[in-house]
Amino acid sequence: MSRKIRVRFAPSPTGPLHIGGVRTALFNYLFAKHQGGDFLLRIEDTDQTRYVPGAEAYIMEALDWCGIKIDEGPREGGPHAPYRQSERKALYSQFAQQLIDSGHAYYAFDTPEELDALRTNAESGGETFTYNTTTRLGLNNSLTLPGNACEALLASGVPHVVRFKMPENVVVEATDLIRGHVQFNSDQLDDKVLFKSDGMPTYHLANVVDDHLMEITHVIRGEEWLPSMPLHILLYRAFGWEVTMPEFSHLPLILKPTGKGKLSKRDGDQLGFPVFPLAWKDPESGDVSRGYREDGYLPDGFINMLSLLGWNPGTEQEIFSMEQLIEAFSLDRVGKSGSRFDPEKTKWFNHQYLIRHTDAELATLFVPFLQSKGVEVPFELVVRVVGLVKERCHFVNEVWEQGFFFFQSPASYDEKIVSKRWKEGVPGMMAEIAGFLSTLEVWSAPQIKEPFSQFVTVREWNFGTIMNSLRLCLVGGSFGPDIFEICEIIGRAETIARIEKAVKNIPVAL
RNA sequence: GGUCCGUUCAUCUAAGGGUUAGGAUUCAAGAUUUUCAUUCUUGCCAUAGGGGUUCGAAUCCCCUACGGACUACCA
Repeated sequence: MSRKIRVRFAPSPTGPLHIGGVRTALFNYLFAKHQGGDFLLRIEDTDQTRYVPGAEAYIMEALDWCGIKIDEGPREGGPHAPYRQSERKALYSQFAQQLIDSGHAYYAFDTPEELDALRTNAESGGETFTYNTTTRLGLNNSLTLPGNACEALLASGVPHVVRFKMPENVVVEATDLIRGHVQFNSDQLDDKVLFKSDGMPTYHLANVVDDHLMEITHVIRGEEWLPSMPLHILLYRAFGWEVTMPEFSHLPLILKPTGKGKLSKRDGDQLGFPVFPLAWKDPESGDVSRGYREDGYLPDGFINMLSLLGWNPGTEQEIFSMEQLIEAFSLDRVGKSGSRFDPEKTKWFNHQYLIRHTDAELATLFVPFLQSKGVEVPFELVVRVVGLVKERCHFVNEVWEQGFFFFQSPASYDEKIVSKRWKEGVPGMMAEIAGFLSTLEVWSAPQIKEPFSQFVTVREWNFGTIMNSLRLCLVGGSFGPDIFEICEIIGRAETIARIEKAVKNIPVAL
């Protein structure tokens, strides 16, 4: 009997998704789609103190931008709605009760202050306090309270939590689809809180209950969850759900490009690359963090780059569309070790995608940049310019740097190039060329180039000097595509005007 | 501190006991582009260390070192 593959991406709406989270979502998505399964989005907002307005919308918009399609979620709905844990609140207490009734959990009345005191006390003695088999009998809970004291406390509404009663000396063995066989001894685990005094479940309870209810078959999450896998397995057993328990896979972490540790929000700001898919404005501080989308990255290139962080197809192919990724993906080709994030390779990927996109697609993306510069030109012109300069760009917005001169006359001239090219006699030659250009009958790149070459050859001028000087006049420096293409596009009048302007304004280099 | 996970060029990684340890990015050099970028060619660069097992180890085992995660009424 094989169940339909169902996976979930379950972020907490405490802020923007960072690229590690996007990758987790992506791997879940690829895994599910490879097998024709479902990808669900579940919002884990059981901690109302950490709720950040806008985070949930951000998560959905980010997945949309990446091309990760959600089958069931808070926005999409589905047979297991609601998909927001805060809206499922009423569900969880009965499951906590079930565990208490079966002896797998108990009430605890210790206050946070008491526990803090125990912890700091233990620390000062060089030890660590844990709420577990050995300490719980000395603490304030339903296991130690005499007679019906517990009932009395509950009836009086004293704040309390529900804790999991971790069994003694049980070896929990499991197979992680990425890491293979792993095992833990329950003696190392503590009596985790399952249900908080505010009436909300903790992650541990909610995630197990929801994964079960939502018929999740595979849990694919970050490596930081590996230590809590035994607890989750024990919970499935306590509920009697072990038969349909999902398979677990723990993805390796994404590390900082330099130094140590996992990638965090700060790294992007300091090292000069985005760590978020979309720009994010912190509602508290107002600080804005840059995003891949706003920095001019293409979503498919971004996804391609992420897909190869920790996974490889086993072939030498490295350019993949989403469809190809779905086709090629499998968990057993996911590595075990953390991957250091390389912003340089991200740029390279973006360039690969830039040159693969059609000129019209790129032009559409570039138009907003143009408008921000106050440039309004026919779309056809934008398409043509993009086609000419995209090879030399890594990002869409670089089209401006590489081709602004198609839209406006250069405002200044590169001093280095001036001193190298604008020597004695050059302005005179340029003036002659301007005059010559005005006599041409047809104005198109090839039909300028031909007579132009003759004109220069006859005069025995140095071709390199002429071309580079002309380039300086037209673009203001030493860059850009073919000079005759530029002439054709900006037009005869503009070409001549720019030459005359340069002759008039650039002082001759000594 | 404890538990768990990990370790191949600078970076992402391939090689499921037998290869000159392969590819990609970065970097460097050359070619091409009468500029720049692209592109092409070439080059530099790795099995953390030590023990085993084996005819043979990057690959299996152990130890050490290093790195990381977790250790909340956060997820």
